Amino acid sequence: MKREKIIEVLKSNETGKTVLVKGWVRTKRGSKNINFIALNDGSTIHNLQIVVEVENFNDKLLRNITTGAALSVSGELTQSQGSGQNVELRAQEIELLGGADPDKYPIQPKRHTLEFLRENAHLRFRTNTFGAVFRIRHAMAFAIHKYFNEKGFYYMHTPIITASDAEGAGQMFRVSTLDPVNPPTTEEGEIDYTRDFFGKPANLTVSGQLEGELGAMALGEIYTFGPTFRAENSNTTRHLAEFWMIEPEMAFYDLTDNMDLAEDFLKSLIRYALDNCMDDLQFLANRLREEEKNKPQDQRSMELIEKLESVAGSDFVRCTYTEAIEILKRSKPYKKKKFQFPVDWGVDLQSEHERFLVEKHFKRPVILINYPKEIKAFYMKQNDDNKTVGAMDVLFPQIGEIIGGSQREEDYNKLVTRMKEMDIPVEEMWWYLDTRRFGSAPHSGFGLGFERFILFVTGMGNIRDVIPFPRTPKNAEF
RNA sequence: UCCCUAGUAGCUCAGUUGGUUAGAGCGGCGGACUGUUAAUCCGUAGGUCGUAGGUUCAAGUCCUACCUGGGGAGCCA
Repeated sequence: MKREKIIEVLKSNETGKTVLVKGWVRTKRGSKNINFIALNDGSTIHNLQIVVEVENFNDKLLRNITTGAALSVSGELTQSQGSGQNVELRAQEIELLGGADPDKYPIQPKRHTLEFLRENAHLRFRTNTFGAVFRIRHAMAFAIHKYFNEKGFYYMHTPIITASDAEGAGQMFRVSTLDPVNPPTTEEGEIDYTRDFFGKPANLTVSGQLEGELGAMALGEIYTFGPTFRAENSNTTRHLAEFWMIEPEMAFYDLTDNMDLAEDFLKSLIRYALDNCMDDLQFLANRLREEEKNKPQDQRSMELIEKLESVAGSDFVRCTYTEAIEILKRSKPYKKKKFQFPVDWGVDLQSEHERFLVEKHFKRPVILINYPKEIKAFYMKQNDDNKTVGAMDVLFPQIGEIIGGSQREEDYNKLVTRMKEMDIPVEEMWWYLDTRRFGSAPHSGFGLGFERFILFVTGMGNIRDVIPFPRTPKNAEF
């Protein structure tokens, strides 16, 4: 007999037919004559109720059916007599595939804290919450490829090991095969990287953008979707040392085209989640509601599904950096000196400012554009005012910056001048600059932090709970 | 990296101004129960109080350092 997935069995109303399912026991309960097993196989958040007539099975088997055990069960699908489900499986044969010692198995049929489950990340997939999160994570990854494929973008694999630290986007992880205790040294006593694997210092990538631009300047529209590494000592609910990033890069797009794409992209993904992950979203929404019960009214966040609907349906605010500074200066918290950090044209916005704009002032996602060039990267398009660059940051409630992007500077001379001003090694970047020497054209792109986006969609509060095995300072377990 | 906070049973927590033998709920185990929904009821086992020092007649409780978790900030996606 062919095994059926529980999601299909639950959908089916063919009572009377014999089915075979396999999965893991969530709970077992019952009385002397009858037992009920909640079986889950990961195909859906819902469990299949297995009805066991105790007299038909031997004691030892039933004793070993404990929370966490893997079972193969065949039986007749019947209308449920209980009220929690429509159909249930009357067990005819049960095979214990693998037991789970109840004294040692850490996942109990009770509520666990996320912190505890994080320490048991290898088993947390077996909980409702993490099952839902990782099914949604998959759906979003799939929807990203689907979206770009339908728009004619090409998926480009940019390198994970790079030998240029030109972007200066924070600390990098060194990749080396040199003996860490006795590395070869030069006559000056410095480490001799010419004898390292790549013949020069190499690192894990902090962004695929620069290589992505090379692809876009031939293929037209590309995107990357891969792991990214930052060796920053950041201990927050929004940072990982290893995370996934989506970076589309488009030839012939100006900043407005770039914003249009970013907004449509985010809304489409959220729409996809609402259309395809409702069971899991519903569960997470309920969970969130329970959690927020104890919080005072004004600290509660918007109901999850309502929030997703609202973002998918509303137009994002578009606002220049200069306008944002003016709004902040006119704001109540500014006048009452509630902001911890100064607000002045030229300084970078702090999260308290971004949060005010998104959550209090506009109450919608905001795209901020045209930042002062001093606080943005060298490759951004220099505007005619000579003061700002064509940058865009998409700010989401609770999450903050979810997308950072820009139109890229396509003028060779302007770009080289800016690189020199910012001490970017021009010679090493010859390959990047070649796109501006040969057939240069306006182009744009942005980066979306995948886990930050998953935080938003699932309503989870900590980025470590939306990636299977989080890497953070002092933690690379599993 | 900085600030705040926590670490007591498998889990979630209580433990009074320092004072006998460290408690509860859940989970586990044993039993009861004719269909349960985090089942219910009765019983039972389970602890180097994060680690190392120190103060004291006496430390889970006070002090110091370190480790780990959580929250916030910076940096950023």
